[in-house]
Amino acid sequence: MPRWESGSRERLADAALGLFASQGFERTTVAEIAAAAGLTERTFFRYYADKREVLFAGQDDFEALFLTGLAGSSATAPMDLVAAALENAAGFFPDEKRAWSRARQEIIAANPALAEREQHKMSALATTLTAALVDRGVEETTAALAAEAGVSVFRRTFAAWIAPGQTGSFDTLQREILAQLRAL
Amino acid sequence: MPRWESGSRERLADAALGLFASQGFERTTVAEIAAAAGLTERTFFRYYADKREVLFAGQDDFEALFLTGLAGSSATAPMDLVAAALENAAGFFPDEKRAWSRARQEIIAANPALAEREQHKMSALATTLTAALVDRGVEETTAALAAEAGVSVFRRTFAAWIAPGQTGSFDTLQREILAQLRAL
DNA sequence: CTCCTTGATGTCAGTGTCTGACATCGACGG
DNA sequence: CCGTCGATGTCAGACACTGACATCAAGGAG
Repeated sequence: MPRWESGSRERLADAALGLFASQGFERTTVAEIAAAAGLTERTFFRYYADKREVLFAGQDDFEALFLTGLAGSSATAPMDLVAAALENAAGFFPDEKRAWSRARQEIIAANPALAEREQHKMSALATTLTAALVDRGVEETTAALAAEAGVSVFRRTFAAWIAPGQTGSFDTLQREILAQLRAL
Repeated sequence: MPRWESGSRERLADAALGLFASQGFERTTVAEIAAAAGLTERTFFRYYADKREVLFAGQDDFEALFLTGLAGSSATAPMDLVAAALENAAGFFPDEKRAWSRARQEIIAANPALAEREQHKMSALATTLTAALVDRGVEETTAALAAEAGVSVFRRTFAAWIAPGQTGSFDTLQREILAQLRAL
């Protein structure tokens, strides 16, 4: 038998989301999260660089989806490449994940420090996308604008997807919003 | 005679910039900054919400310039409105301020936490601009895209303006970069 | 089987950010 | 001359985060 239960990272993330949802981000201490996961505060910081980061695990997988989507496209027009990236990334948001995503987003929206971190992640995504586009031969300024437009579309789609009463699937919504952008 | 010297806020900001430049952001404590300004740590936090914020004072004035520029324009095309805002905001960066801006930007670039805060400010600016455009009758999605494009132009202009060896004035550079964008 | 190394965790002590509560004391109006 | 107001100080404390070192099961080398 192992000395400790496995899956510490996930237990920490689950405990954190639960506590943040029930009592708020600021009123939850890292020690509480760790205790709820059967660990100590010190161990929390071995898995997550800071208290906010626990809500953003999985972001790397998400970014990877954008990149593989882009890599798998044979298009040459910048916006077509971005569209392929978006389409692939939509797979990150199956319907079963909607409630969870909604809960998470509520927590983030309720706390400026978390909103700041989220914006930073989106900005990093745009930078990554820009680099990938440049790799595909897109001129730098064009690439930056296309990437940022793509991220805008993603953000709006996500907001629509978790809106109360919304039942449309992520990729359907995203196609609509992308079309709206392209109409400009 | 006043019980204390006036201009505490400015003294704190000056002391902070100096210390950050000489020994780095993280290795400077708030207590040091306060002491250098002849005040206590507690007073620092009465002027600035957190340690990072001391580098972003004046951001409000800057945002106000964008808004007055936009308000003073009689254009109706979204990008023309944004251009007017950009043009007015350029006044915030006279040549005398270039060295100071460069020093400040170096500090920010050297620290992830500061970069995160800066991105947040840019994002907030885009949101403000979007709202102003919507007020002027621009459709929401269009407004958001135009605002974000405007902020992109500003960012690139700023980067070019503080690049080593650069001597062009802010508004000249900005006109060039805006033209490049419009060519798309 | 025993020994040794390794990796995940715990323990502990400390630094630094940030906050609330309350004290101080010159300025300024009445 | 007095009262109150505003900027600052003092103090205690919560909490995030870090470095150094201890612990101990697992798993491999001999």
